[in-house]
Amino acid sequence: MQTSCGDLPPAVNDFDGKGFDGKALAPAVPRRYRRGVSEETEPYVLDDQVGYLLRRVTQRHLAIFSQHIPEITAMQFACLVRLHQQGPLSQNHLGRAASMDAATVKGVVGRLEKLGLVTRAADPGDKRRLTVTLTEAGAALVSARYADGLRISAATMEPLNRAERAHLMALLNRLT
Amino acid sequence: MQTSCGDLPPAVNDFDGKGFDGKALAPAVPRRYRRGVSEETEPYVLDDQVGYLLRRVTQRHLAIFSQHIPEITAMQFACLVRLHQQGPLSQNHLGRAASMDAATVKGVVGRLEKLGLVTRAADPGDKRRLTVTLTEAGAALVSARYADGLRISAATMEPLNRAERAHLMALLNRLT
DNA sequence: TGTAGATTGTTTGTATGCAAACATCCTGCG
DNA sequence: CGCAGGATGTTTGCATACAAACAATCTACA
Repeated sequence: MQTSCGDLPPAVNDFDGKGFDGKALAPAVPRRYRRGVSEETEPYVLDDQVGYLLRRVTQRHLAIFSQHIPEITAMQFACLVRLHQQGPLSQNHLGRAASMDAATVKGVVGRLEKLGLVTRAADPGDKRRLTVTLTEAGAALVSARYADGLRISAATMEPLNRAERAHLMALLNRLT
Repeated sequence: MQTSCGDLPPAVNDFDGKGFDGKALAPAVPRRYRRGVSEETEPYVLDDQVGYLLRRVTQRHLAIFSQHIPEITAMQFACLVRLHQQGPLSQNHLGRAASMDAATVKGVVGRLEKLGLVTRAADPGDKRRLTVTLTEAGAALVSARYADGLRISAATMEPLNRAERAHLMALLNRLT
């Protein structure tokens, strides 16, 4: 069996302050060893950047989601949940409630409609609006899947204990 | 000026255990008040689910990113960083190093090539491989933007103090 | 009453993301 | 040596995301 990195180019795990092209990078020497130096710069370690970590955790989460709820996506589930708990909403309001912009929500709602889980109807009072309503099938699906939704969150945070999960949620909340 | 929610449908912020369609939802009574009850179920509150929070924090992060580095995307920057620090990589290895699958990395590298930040060349030793190499422009761009990269991470976590940031990173790391 | 400015929804264009099916190539093992 | 199984890259199809530009509509205010 071929190892997954059989013959990678001369690996440069030794972060020595220079890129492969010889250009100087930020010094890898930790701050505590550089007291008194004026032009300190942290090294840029990709794996230590929030954005990169967020992406990776999200990837894992979405994989878990589709294992538990294969019929629809996480975005679609979020829309169904909002409609189930708040009642019919205009397309735009639904989008705001589920944190997606107008262009995105149009696509999501369109697919939900195609699946027979929601309907779109013109608002009689406001000709601009499209009211999105959950169908019986849609309501049944959300109701039946709430438990799975909770299991998905639990599975995503499985490596953490109860206190750590609460802590993580609190911290993420403040970054919203 | 019209308020943003001028005439929303009869808002249901009172989470009372029933959806708008009358179907029973999970009870909203906290666990601690239900000691001894066998069939306990937590309510499903979308805003309390990791996935939803991750998505929202990511949205905010990407907005911050494009404010600081408008020329390229976060994905593209991640690729440039890997190439700068690890040297030329095959397209697949680059993808793995930056956490994206083969189909995705093809598109990202293609766009980086179109921007003149990277080149793709056939590997002489292995006819399957395409070696991706940073151009001078690419190397110059990463070098010049490392500081912005750090600022982006700092800005994203701005609401947290030093200890909280470290804690968040540690927790996210364990969910990878 | 009228209209400037906001809101709603659509469309277009660009950029991820990932599954699945392929064609091609490489390597270890019998 | 030869081949099975793994690795590499491509393509297609579907589903987010979001900026920007529009057309239609609504509303507050002059």
